[in-house]
Amino acid sequence: MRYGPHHKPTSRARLLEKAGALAKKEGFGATGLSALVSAAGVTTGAFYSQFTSKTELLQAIVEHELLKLLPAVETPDVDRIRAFASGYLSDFHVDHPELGCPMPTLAAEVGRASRETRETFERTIRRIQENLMAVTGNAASAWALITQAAGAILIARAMASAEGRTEVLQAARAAVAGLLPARTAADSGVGGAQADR
Amino acid sequence: MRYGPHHKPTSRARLLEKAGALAKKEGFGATGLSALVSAAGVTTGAFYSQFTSKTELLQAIVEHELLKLLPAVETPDVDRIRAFASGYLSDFHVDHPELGCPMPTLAAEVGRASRETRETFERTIRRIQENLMAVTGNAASAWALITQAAGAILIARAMASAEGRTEVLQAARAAVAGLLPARTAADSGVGGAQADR
DNA sequence: GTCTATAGGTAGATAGAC
DNA sequence: GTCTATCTACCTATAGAC
Repeated sequence: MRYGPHHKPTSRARLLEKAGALAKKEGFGATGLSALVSAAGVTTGAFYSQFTSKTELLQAIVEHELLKLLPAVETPDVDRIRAFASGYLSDFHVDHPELGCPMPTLAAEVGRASRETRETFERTIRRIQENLMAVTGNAASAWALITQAAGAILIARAMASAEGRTEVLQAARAAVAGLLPARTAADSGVGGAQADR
Repeated sequence: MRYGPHHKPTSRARLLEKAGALAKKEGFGATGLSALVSAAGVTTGAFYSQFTSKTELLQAIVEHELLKLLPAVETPDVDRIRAFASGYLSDFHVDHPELGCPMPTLAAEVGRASRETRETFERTIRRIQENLMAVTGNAASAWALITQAAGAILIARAMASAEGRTEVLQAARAAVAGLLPARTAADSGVGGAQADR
C-alpha cells in the first residue's frame, strides 16, 4: 500500500511501528505497556481495542519487523545481498537497535514465548531464508548467513569498547563473504557499499 | 578450588549458580528477585548482604557463566574444539538453556546494561576468543566461530518446529567446520562426537 | 474506538529482630 | 549474615464516560 502525505496511520499500525522500535531498544518484557503505548501516542484503552494482551503484541511486532527485512533480500543479485550484509554488519546497526533487525534484540524473548509466537517467527524467517537460498545456492549457507549476522550484532552490542565491536563486525563480514559465491577478479573494489542504511 | 563431599557452598556461590541457571532459562529482567533468591534457597536479606542491587547480580552471573566455558576451549587440540562445538550446536543445548551458554540467553540484556557490565562481558569473552585463536590460527575466525555458534542457538530456540531447529543447527555445524582447520583425509568419520555437552 | 481512572498484584529495596 | 515484614512504585488489565 502507498499513503498520501497527509495520511494518518491507524492506531494498530502506529503501535506496531513505534512500540516495535521501543521494544527493540529497551527489550520487550523490560518495557511497560504504558511506555509502549505512549510511544505510539495512544493509551491503554486504544491498545486493548486492538490487542487482547501484551504477549499478543510481541507476536505482531515480530512478524511486522521481520517482514520489513524481506524486500532487502528479494533479489537474486549477489551484489545487492553483499551490500545489504555490509549495512547489517555496520557500526550504525550496532548503535541503533531501534532501527534495526529484531533478531538480536527480541529472539531470546521469542524463544521463551508461546508456541504461537514462535510459529510466527519461524514462518516469517523462513521466507527470508528462502530468498537468500537463491543467492547462496544451498539451504545451509542461507541459514548460516542469518545466524552469523544476527549473532554478530548480538555480541557486538554486549561489548563495551568500540575496538571490540569493530573486531566482531569485521570478523562477521569476512565469514559472511565466505558463505556467499566468490567474487570475480574483475569487480574487486575496496569495501565501501553503505548498503540499505 | 576443590571441595569435600559435605562442603556447603557460600550463599554467594549458590546465588551465582542457581540464579544464573534461572536467569538463563526465564530471562534475567523477566525473573523477579524473589524467584532468583528462592532458587538459591535464600531470601532477599541474604541477597542484599552479598550484592548491592539486582543489576550487580547480572554482572556477576555473566562473568561466572562465561568463566565456566573457559576450560572447554583451553586446548590447542582441534579435535577437542570440534567436539565442543558439536555439543554446543546440539538439540540438548537448544532444549536446556539453564545448563548452557549465557550468550544466547543474556547477551541482549547485557547490551542494554551498564558499561561496567559490558566491560565484564568483553574482558571475559576475550579470554575465550584468545584461546580459540590458537586453533583457528587467526583472530577473525575465532570471533566468527563465537558469533556463529551463539547466533545459531539464539535463532534455533526462537523456532517452533523440531525440523526448523535441526536445519539451523546443521547449517551452523557446517559453517563452524568451515572456520576450523580442514580435517585430514585419514580421520574423516561420520559425525558422532557427542562432545562434553 | 479511545479516553481517564483504577483495581489487584508484584516489583526492587529496606528495616529491625535474632 | 540471614530471616520476616513492609515501603513505595509500577505492572497488566478492566470499567465506565464520551
